[in-house]
Parts: sequence; C-alpha cells; structure tokens
Amino acid sequence: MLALSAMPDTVSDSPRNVFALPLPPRRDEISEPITEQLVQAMPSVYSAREDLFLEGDESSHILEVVEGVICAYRLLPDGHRHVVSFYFPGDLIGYCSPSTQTFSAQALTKVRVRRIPRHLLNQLIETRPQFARRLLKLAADELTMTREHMLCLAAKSAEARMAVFLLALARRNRETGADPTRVDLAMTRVDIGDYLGLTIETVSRTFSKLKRAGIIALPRTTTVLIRDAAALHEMAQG
Amino acid sequence: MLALSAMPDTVSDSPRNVFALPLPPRRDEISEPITEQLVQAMPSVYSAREDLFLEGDESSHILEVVEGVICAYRLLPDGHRHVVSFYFPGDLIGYCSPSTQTFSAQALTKVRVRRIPRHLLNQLIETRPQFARRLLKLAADELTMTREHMLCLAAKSAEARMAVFLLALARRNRETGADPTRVDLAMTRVDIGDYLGLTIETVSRTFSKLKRAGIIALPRTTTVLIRDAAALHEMAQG
DNA sequence: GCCATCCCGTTACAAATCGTTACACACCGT
DNA sequence: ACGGTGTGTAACGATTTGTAACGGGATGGC
Repeated sequence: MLALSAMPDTVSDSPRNVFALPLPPRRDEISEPITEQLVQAMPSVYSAREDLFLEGDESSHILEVVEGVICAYRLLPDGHRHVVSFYFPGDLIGYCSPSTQTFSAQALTKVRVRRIPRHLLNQLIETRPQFARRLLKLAADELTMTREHMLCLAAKSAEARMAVFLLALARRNRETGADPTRVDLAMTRVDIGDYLGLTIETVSRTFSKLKRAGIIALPRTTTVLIRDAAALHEMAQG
Repeated sequence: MLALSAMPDTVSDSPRNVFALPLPPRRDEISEPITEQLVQAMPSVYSAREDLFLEGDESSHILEVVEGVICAYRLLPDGHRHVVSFYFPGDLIGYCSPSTQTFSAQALTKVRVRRIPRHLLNQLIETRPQFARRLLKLAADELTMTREHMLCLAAKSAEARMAVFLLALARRNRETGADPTRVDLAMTRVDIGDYLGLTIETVSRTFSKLKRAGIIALPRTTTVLIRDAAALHEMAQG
C-alpha cells in the first residue's frame, strides 16, 4: 500500500507524444490506497447500465474505478447524448469538479468503485503539497487528453476517429499487460458514436470497411482483432 | 495588490451553467500580482501574428495576458491547423503543463503578457495549500470549458457552433463591462474556422446567413452587432 | 425445448450538410 | 494605381447523415 511519504519530490513528466491518444491516462500512481482512511472496506458495486451519478448531483466523493468500464456522458436538450469520456480500472473520476458533477456517469459493465470523501482529498492537499502537485498533474493530463480528443472531433474524418479510438484502446491494453491486438469493447455502437460525434450507422459502416480492408477482424461485435496496426496508424493521421 | 493571505479559505464554486460557453474563464482572482517577485517590471510585448512560443518548447514560465488576444493552436502533419483556445486579458496560459508546451501560441493583436517563473509557482504550491486549490480550481474550470467546446464540435451544426462562439464573446464582453451586443473580432475567419472545425467558407456563409436573417449586423468584417440574442441562443441549442 | 419478441447491429439508398474549387470584391499599405 | 491579403458568393462534389428494412443473438414466456 503506497504511503504518501513514498511519493517522489518531483512530478514525473512523461514524454508527451504530440499525437497521443485521447483516452484519459491511467491513474495508478495516485489511485492506490493512500491511507486506510481513504479506502472503503467494501467497494461499491454497480451493474451494467446503472447510473453512478447524474450531472448536477452534489459530488461529496471522488471515485476510483476498481473494476469495469464507466461512461461519462451528458444529455442535450435536443435529445442528443454526448459521451465525454470512458473510465477504466485505475482511473479517478471527479477529483477536480469541486461541488457539482459536470456530467453523468453510467456503468457499461459490472463496475466496482472505491468512494473517496472529498474532504479527505482537500485535507491531503492542505497537508501534503506534493499531493497537490500530483492532482495538478492529473488534471493537466486529463486536459491534454481532452484537447487531443477535441482535435480529433474538429479535424478528423469518421475513419480517422475510429482508428484513433481503436488504437487508444489497444494502447491501454498494452499498458496494462493485455494483448494490444485484441480489443474487447465494453461499449455499444451508440456509445462509440456519441463519443466520436458520429451516428451509429457511420460507426457500423466504418467497422465493416475496416474489416473488408483486412485491417481488423470482428469475430464478435464486441471483439476487435487488430490485424494491421500500421494501416490503422496511417488512417488515424488523416 | 492581492496578497495570498487575503484569499478566502474555501474555493468559491460559481453556479455552473449546463450550457456554459466554451471560452476559458477569466482568471482575475489568481492572475493579479501575488507578490512583487512574481511580476516583471515590464510586461513582454508582442506584435500581431507573432508567436509567443511553439508546441514542444520548454515552458519555464507561465503567461498572464495583460492586453490583447492570444490564439493557442496546433499544426497537424496533414497541414491542417487546429485552434485550441483563445486567451484574453486576465487569462493564464500554461499553468498546468509541467515541462513542455502542448500547443503553440500566437498573438492575434498587439499583446502584452507578464511572465511568471514556474519555479515560483511550484514554491507557492508547496508553501500555500490554498494556492494549490486555486490552481486546481482553474484547471477544473478550463477542463469544463474544454469539454463544453468538445461537445460543441461533436454534436452541433455549423450554425450552432457559430452561435455559441458569438455568444461566448458577447458574454465575455458583459463580464468585463463592455457592450455585450457589440463583438469586435480579433481573429480572422481562418482562426474561427480552425477553432470551430469549419472551413473559412462555411464561417463566411454562416455570417452572411445570420446577417440576412437580421440576427446580427456586420458593419465591418471585424465587428459583429448582435441584433437578436434570443434567436442566437435558440440557434446555439440545436 | 420451442417460439415470439426485443434490442442491437448491419446494410442499402436517398437526402443534406459541409468541403472544394473557382472567381470577384474590399481593404490596406506600398 | 498596384499587388497582396483577407473575405464574400456561387456551383459542384464528397462525405456524412437519415430513413428504412433486414438479420441475428439474447431474453422471456409458454
């Protein structure tokens, strides 16, 4: 269990890829249990498609994803849904939204989360300056990733967005020691579409196109096998 | 001159509009001179279209905009340019990118900026926990605004994006005490297009359409008079 | 076990939006 | 006046979306 005193004095600055992938960075450094105080005896459990919280809810706790995938989303008055981000095990949610949730959060799979009271977080900021710098680093990383995603939405074609998305999931696998050529999609086509600013049909068509081109295989609708990562990278550029 | 000791213990949480506008929030609270140390005797001056720094540059200082408008942008390998954000007087730039700039910054007008050494910022974080919380709040606000812009790019039409953009500029005017019905554009059509993920022609067409509809007037290409804010708001929704 | 139903994904075709191309005009400084 | 830059307008075309129909797997009742 990582004690705060074990944290290094300087914030590590990982080399930043200009075309880094848009999903939020893993949070292992900070999300490991910090003190017994912070950790619930039993993580909360949610089942698939259950909402963890809604936009506008008071956020007295931040969440650490222990198991499963969470979808952060917002509903627009015209009925559209926009998916802000996906959160995976190790990620922290809501550590920089002071009083009120700025988006809703829904479990895509069975999910286990630890709930960390915000006042403890604030207390740590007060007493441990290095902790504050850690949080700032997390916020900076999330901002960078969000900007990356924004660039994707502003400047890239449907094909390129899908390629970036798949490569991001593959990279996460690689970083967690899983097979980077096999991506299991916890999210539906609707979720992907709402995340990438595309319709479900375009998402589906693009999957089919990639399959026909031999770049991916789709043994099941929820499983993507990356056959030609180089072609995907090429596609992710334009 | 604001001393740190004058800062309140609690971070103020302004009520957050679900459909807040995408430009970054004003930073007056924190950007006012904190100590004599932090403030250059003479702010640096840049002329229009001059780069303040480039993506990848080492960021030993953060910048406070004193006068003028700054455009944060990134160049893509395919030649496209993406405008990340616009920064106005009172805004801080680069306070949460530890070592390396994640975007380039260009002056759109004559610009004056104060350069605040990063090591002083870090020192303040170590010694003043409330300062750290302030910075976290700034980062959270910028993240929220970036997400707002992202939603705009993902889910809104060209018309709606333009409406949101104009309303954001108008709101900034209102907050600074200027006339909210008169917007002076420091940026060109290209800048706007690269910010909203549209081409210059679409930007131009949409301006013309709004003018024909009597929603705005364009006495000059750089001056927008908002005639029907309600219609703009309506347009910004869908 | 069997069948009906529902949800999700896929595909095809028509429609719309937006990008591309091309050209003309306005403004500005030389 | 001239050229350059920035902008406005129009015709055309490509990408993406909307609509609709079909298929397939999962669920649930009988």
